[in-house]
Order: sequence, then C-alpha cells, then structure tokens
Amino acid sequence: MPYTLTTPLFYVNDKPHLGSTYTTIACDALARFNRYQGHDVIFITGVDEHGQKIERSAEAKNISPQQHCDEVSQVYQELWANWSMSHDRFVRTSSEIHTNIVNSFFDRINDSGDIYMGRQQGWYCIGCEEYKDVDPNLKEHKCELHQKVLEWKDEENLFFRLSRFQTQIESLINREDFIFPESRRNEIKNFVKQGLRDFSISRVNLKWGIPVPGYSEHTFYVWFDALVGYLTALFLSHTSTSLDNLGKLGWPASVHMVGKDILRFHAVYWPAMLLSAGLPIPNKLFGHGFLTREGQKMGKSLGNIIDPAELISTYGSDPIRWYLLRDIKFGSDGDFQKERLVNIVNNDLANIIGNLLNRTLSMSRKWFDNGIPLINISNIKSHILASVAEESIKSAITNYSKISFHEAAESILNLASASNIYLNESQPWKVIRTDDIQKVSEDIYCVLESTRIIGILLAPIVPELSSKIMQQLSYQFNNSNWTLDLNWGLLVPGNKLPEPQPILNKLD
RNA sequence: GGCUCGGUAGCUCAGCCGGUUAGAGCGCGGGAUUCAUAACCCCGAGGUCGGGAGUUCAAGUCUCCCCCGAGCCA
Repeated sequence: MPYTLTTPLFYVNDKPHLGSTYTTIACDALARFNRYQGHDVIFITGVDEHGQKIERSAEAKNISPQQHCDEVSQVYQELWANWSMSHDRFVRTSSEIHTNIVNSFFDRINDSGDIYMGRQQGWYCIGCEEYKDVDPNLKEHKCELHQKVLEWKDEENLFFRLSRFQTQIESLINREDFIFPESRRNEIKNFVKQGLRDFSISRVNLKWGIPVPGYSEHTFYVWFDALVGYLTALFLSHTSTSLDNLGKLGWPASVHMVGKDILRFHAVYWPAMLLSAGLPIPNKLFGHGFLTREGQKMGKSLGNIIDPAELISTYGSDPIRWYLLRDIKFGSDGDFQKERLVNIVNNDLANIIGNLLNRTLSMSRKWFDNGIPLINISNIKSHILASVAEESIKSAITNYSKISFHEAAESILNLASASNIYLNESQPWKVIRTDDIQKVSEDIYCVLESTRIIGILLAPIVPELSSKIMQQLSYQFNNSNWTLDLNWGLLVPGNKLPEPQPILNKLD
C-alpha cells in the first residue's frame, strides 16, 4: 500500500513564494521520512494553471496563457530542484492527460446525478475565484482579502449538488483522525454546520479552462479541475487513464498537506466530489500555518516578500529547511526572522552538531591511526550513549510520524547535546595520557556512533548535511530503509576516517 | 455582529485532569576547558504568567467581565 502525499497544486499566477516553498519543504521531509521507514512513497506536487486570473496575467504580459504557464511552471520545477525536493510526480493541470482525467471524473459525478444547470449571480472576486457575500448597503464592493473591486456576474453555471452530502461530510469531519491540527477542525465544523450549499463548477465566457463536455460555452471552475489534479498525478507515467485503476496507483492519498487557507476546499468540497464519483476519500488532511516576516504579514503591497530563490542563494537549502522545520511549530503560524535564522542554524548545525562531529573525528584520527578506534562491539552495547541514542531515535520517529518536525529536531539535538556533555565530562584528552586506551577507544567510538545516528535522523530535514556527516564517518547509509542503520554499533572499528571538514560554514 | 484560537523571562514558545522556590531554547553576562568551526561545558539574570472580580485550603492552570492580537462565517 503506497504512502501518497501531496502538496497543494500551486497557482501559477505568479512565481513561487516562500509559503509554497515552506509547504513543499515540509512534505519533502515527510516523504523522506516515510521512505526511510520502508514505505512505498508517492510524493506529489505540481501546479494549478487555469482560471481567469491566469488568463489576465498572461494578457498583461502579452503572451498566451499556455506560454505563461509554461514559464512559471518551469520556474517551480527549477526551484524545487534547488531545494532538493524529492517529489515523484510534478503534475500540470494544463496537460492533456489532466483534461482526460477531469472529463472522466465529471462523467462519474454527472452519472451520479449530482450535476445540474443553474443560475448564479453575485459579486465575484477574481483573486479568490469565488463569489462573495457583500453588505447590500454599500455602493462599491471590495474583496477584503485582495482589496479589489468585485465584479458583478450573472451567468448560467453547472452546479454540483454538495448539499446532498451534508451528513456524510459531517461525519467525516467529526472523525478525530481526519483534519489536523485539531485546532483547525472547529473552523471546518462550524462552516459545515451552517449547511452546505451547492456550488458552481463551471464558468462561461472563460476560455482558459477545460471545456465541459456537452456544454460548449462552459469551462470547468478552476478549483474543480485543480483538485482532480491529485488524481491525474497518479496516472503520470502510466498508460491507463481509467479511474477504476486508482486503487492500484496509490489512491487514496495518505495525506494532503495544505495551507490553512485552502483547508476547506480539501475538507469539504473535495471529499464530497470523491463520494459522488464513487472514489475513496484521503486519509488525512494537514493544514499548516502561515509565515509572517519580522512580525508583519508578507505581501506585495508591503513590499516585504521573501523570494525563495534569493533565500537559497544567500543561505543555502539545508539551513533554511532546518530553520523552518526546527524553529516553527508546524501547524501554527510562524514568524520568519533573519537574525533568528542565523542564530539557530549556527548554534544547532554548526556548533552543536557540526562541532561535535569535528572534535570527535579529530580525536579519533589523532589517537587511532586516522581511523575509528579498534574496539570490541560487544563492549559498547550498554554504553550510556547507547541508551540516550535509543531514546532519541524513538522520540524522533514518533514525532516525525506525528508531523511534528520541531519536536523531532529537538530529539535529535538532545542526542548531540548529550554527546557533547559526555565528552566534556569524560575528558578523553586527559585520559589518553594515562594509558587507559580502552576507555578512550570506547568513548570515542560511542560518540562517533551517536554522531552517525544523528546524521541519519537528520536526513529527512537536512538531506545534504546528513550525507556530509555520513561521508566524514566513512559510513555507507542505506537510503532505502533506515531501520537497519539505526542499530547501535555499526561503524566498523579500524576503518579510516577522512580529514574533518566543517559540514556547515557559519552564516552571518 | 456570531464563533474559534492566542496574550507566560529581551525574543520564540512548553506548562496534562488546579498544589512545593513558574520552565526550555536563542540572545545576553560571568566562569571553566583545550579534543574542536573563538566551538563545547558550567553558572546567572529574578518574568505581579494581558487587566479586574470570583470559586477554592490552594489558580498561568477553573468561572465571569474587560482590553489587545490572529483567524473563520461559502
């Protein structure tokens, strides 16, 4: 049974921002963790490319919508590569296969009798791609979020009979294991309690969309086709396009990771659509928080947007990954602070972990013929650090499973800290002068072992740093499943060690 | 307006069903040490736990009111 994990399909209206990068970093860490746990992971990301907003963006640039999408999609793919994202699929909703899947999906819900023609009128925000309730006393209506004047629309739309799924959706969102974090569940409950209304799934007079079969003037509403993109992703690199095969291809998703702003689409609309289509519902939804910058909301109008491309060239991928996942509780909002980023990265990665590796390698090489001390493995099985390591492993794995990266990071840091303390207390640099070589050998070996464990546990969050640690320890990390690597005492006594290099230069 | 969630050391936050001198990390100050990326290790600073009232032998921890911030209400 594959573990299917998705990021949202990002809207290519504009180039990627830090928010989409944040989501994808988290998914990447989760994907890596699950692979190491031995699961068959399908990590899906991609882009959402239809809708009026994109049509207008392209118009403004005087290029075709397709060309606009091609360009921005390209930027996404390059950026994800630079961030070491390990996605298995990158789906584009302007692709031909997606059109096919959307059509078959539509056929299914149409066959279920959940589609009807209706009339929709109201004030529409192109930014949100949504109709808004407005205060009838006002003359001009603006979208609170986008601060744009709403447009009056009065058109014939196809509707999806969402109201029919009231009971089913209610019981779904009442489940304790569906919406995470729990704090967001209430919001959704509240929303559903007010009664679900049918919603329109088509637009007229919008060219940049997938044509609705049988309704020549209509194209699919962008949210409708975007959600189906998760299914399309599973058909990439397969010849079949029959929805009947979804079960074999990795559906339902284990986790949809989304920003808290679009949780509702995923918790209510999407499950109802799937129910209607007779397809299984995803197992879990995780709505993470937003990032602010130095206490302020990030936005174009404030001019304080952080460009992820710039960020990576200044600090590198692993430092940012570490900072975001280690310092901000995933699920809560967090504040991006440059000074804190520098402090956290230097302290955790360079000082505590990097220096631990460095000092231990140096001692080991100096006193043990440029290699790992020659010890008898059976003698170090009950070393104090072995039990500390065991605790850290247990805790890190539990927390990774809970999608609690900051706690997983803390567990790892604990082992590093304990190892540093152990060195300071046992003072091998003094003992070595007293001839108790065996004690020093075993201590150094065990600290090296701890460092190896740290490097492995770090791999989901900071993959590059992790492999640097492995290299310096001359350890071949079994990337397909880390269960075996996490046993105590796997470094080979007597193996040569390369000259230590800082795994991370400090930031400033 | 209705509802939800927050307001705890300079900063970011832990504090479960109420119970000894309110905790952690970072930053800061001091000390110790030399294996190490001026790193590691140890110690400290004394925050009326947003404000007020109440319940209780006892309240960041429960109740009510108020102030501030964030969010949801298609």
